[in-house]
Amino acid sequence: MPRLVNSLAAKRKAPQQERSRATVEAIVEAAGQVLTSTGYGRLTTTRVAARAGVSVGTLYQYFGHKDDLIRALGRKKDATFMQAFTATMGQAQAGGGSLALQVQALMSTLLVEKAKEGQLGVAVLDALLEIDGPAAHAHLLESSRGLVVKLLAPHAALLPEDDTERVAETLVYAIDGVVSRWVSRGRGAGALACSENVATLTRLALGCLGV
Amino acid sequence: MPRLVNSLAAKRKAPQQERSRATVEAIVEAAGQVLTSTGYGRLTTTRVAARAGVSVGTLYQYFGHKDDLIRALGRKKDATFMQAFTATMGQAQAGGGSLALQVQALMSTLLVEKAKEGQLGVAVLDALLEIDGPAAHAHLLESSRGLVVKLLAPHAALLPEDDTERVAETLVYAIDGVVSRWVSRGRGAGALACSENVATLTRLALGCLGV
Amino acid sequence: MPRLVNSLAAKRKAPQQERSRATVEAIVEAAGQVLTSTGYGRLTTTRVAARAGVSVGTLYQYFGHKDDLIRALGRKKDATFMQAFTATMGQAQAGGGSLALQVQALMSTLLVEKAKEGQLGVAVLDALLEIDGPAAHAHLLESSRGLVVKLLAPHAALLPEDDTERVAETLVYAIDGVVSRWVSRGRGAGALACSENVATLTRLALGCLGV
Amino acid sequence: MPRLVNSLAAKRKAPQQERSRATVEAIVEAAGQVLTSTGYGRLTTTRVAARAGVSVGTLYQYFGHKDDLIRALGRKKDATFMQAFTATMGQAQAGGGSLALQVQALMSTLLVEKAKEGQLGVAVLDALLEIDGPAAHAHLLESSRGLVVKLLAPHAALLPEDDTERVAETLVYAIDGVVSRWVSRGRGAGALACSENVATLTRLALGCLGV
DNA sequence: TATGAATGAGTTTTCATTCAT
DNA sequence: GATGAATGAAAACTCATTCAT
Repeated sequence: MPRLVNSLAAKRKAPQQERSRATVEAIVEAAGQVLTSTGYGRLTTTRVAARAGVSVGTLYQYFGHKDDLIRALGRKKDATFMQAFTATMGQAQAGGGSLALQVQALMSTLLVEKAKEGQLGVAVLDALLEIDGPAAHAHLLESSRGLVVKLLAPHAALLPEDDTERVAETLVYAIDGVVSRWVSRGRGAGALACSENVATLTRLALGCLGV
Repeated sequence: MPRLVNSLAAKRKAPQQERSRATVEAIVEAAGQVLTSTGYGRLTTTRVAARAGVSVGTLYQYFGHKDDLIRALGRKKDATFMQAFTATMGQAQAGGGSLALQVQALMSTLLVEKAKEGQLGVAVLDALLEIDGPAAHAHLLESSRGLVVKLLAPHAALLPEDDTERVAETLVYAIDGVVSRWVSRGRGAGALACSENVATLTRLALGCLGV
Repeated sequence: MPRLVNSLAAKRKAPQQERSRATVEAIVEAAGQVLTSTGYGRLTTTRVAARAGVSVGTLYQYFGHKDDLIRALGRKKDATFMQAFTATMGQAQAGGGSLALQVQALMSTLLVEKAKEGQLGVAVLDALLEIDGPAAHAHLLESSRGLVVKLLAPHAALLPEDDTERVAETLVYAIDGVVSRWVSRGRGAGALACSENVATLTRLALGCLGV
Repeated sequence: MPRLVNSLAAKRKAPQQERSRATVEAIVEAAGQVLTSTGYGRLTTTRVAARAGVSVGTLYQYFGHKDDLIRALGRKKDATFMQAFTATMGQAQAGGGSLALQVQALMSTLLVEKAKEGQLGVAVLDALLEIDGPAAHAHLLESSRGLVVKLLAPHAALLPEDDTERVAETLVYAIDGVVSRWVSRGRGAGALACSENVATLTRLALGCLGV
């Protein structure tokens, strides 16, 4: 019999009972812990299963490939982050303050969220980078850039007549570069969102925008 | 900042004859090629040896561990980069132009060098990140921050009375974040050091400095 | 980094030293033993390696896939068989006896060779069937059919005006069906090539040819 | 010939209600489909259950082991086949035609039935071979040989004074060898029972009988 | 009876590293 | 110094089978 193509997509089974939903949750949680403490290179499915208190078989019932663990982690993280970020932006725009104030609010939220993510955030991103290559950033970047553009729109008059898209991209990359290193270095979680860091980031952003 | 550079990882045996030096050179070169084309996860010592045209045994005569290959690559890259960068800085400071001009010259050199490194640059950094964790950045960062501080010293009057160290750090991280993504995305090598990018980076830097 | 396609073909390494040639030999031998005694379904690479007295790693240095073991076995068997069979046919045609005598000589050789192969012969064929599907038979069949056609050519006058190709095919299948069951049932090796069996097969063949 | 039929392998629990019977039927049917399309190596109990529209648990309620699925398939197939074959033989003997005509009728039925079985027939046999070893053939062979002996009895006068048992055996094996390869090769179902094939088989059989 | 979640031993395959020649 | 054969622990992934609900 010739080898059949292993249908990758259809592999993952969606949990149908309450019990299994908890299991899946535990696995993702465990994956996060293992990823943070040992890095993707040392993350093994066996280890994750053990930490989650289930057998490897169970893990593979829900995550057909090792990579899927990471992707799940990524999806979860992105969702949480974007939700918080979008909320803040809604408030900021509704409040109608100056661009500087809006940026400051956003940077604050950014740092608070990143602080919540902790090392896990960077770890997941690094892992995704290894799995999916540069494409891994694409998704997050798109969303972020969209937000930035939306943020700047009402303030177009104040800004230099630049290519907004390009500026947004640069901004996102720069901020991300700074924040991820800060997180990597990892002092206490509280320290990250301190007012000093918010100020630094705000100034960086405004400088980058040419304001 | 703790001293993180693992000095144990040095070459197992220093090449003493001309032929040996060529061999080592070939191995490092091969490691770079394999790393770039397949990523650290797929880099095997056997493959590197094969590409270098030697046997694994020979490879292990000079590099006691797989990681040493990457570290050698990192050292080589850093040396090249810092040399070019330092040179430019010397000229810029000797020339005595405005801060803006000096920064622009440096950004130009930065991009030119990164373009030369190409994908290899990012690949090496990613690999080091996986091997040594966040500490991998430390060394390069130290050097860079030193340079920035040195650059800013003569212009202290122009600058806001900030914590220069802190600003330097932010600057380095931000620039690095932007550039590494640009490189990752990888359009043609020539495109990277285009005047538009130099301008963007220069403005980012100056904005970050509060000028 | 995106997944690279695993180059299947380039996997197997040809043994270059004397030592390794013996190793390869031992592995193939062991594969044959394991296959015969446990069947393909129970044949594991670990078991083969153990029986061969080498480590799995060594096995995989020469046989990139489990299947390759079986294919090697098949090639070896086919070569041995075809050599003996062709030789007999050469002699038979040179000797110039009647078709009946020639067929008898060939059937005798066939049974002698199959007896030498023993259970291994059937086991290999079954395994190949599972690996490659019906295509597995194709190769052997082609060769055999060629021989039959060549055998019949000089005797065309005696034969009914049939589609020789078709008859040859039927003949090969029928003989193979009978012999493989005889072998499967496996009484002592000596019994297989007994004159009675030779007679039965000869009569079958001639009957099939319409003589 | 030793008694080989493993009677332990019977169903774990006999279906007692109508609904159960339908379930069992569906499972066996599904097993056949999976076996045909993926081969025994890729047949998993889960897949069979899914295809049958029941859960694995249910499957195991009726089939205590994976193998039992295959054995059930085998029993079903044999029953169908023997029924048709016996019927034809009854008619043939009642009709009282020549041996040649009787054989022809039987060969026709044989091909028609094998065509109905299609790939499933070979697949089941292969699977049984893997499960039970050569013994798998024994049962079918016994029945077939019995039929052949019964067929020949009235015509004993016409036949050479051979060991009828032995001839019957050879005949069955030879026919089976030819037909199974034809089926394996699998051209359209209609083609198998074409008159040309019937003729070939008939001649083979008669030749084998020495008529 | 039916369900499907959970299990874990077992399989294939890889690769850093050693060492006899 | 160089070679490449050999090693074997470790990792990803599968699947027959059980059992609580």
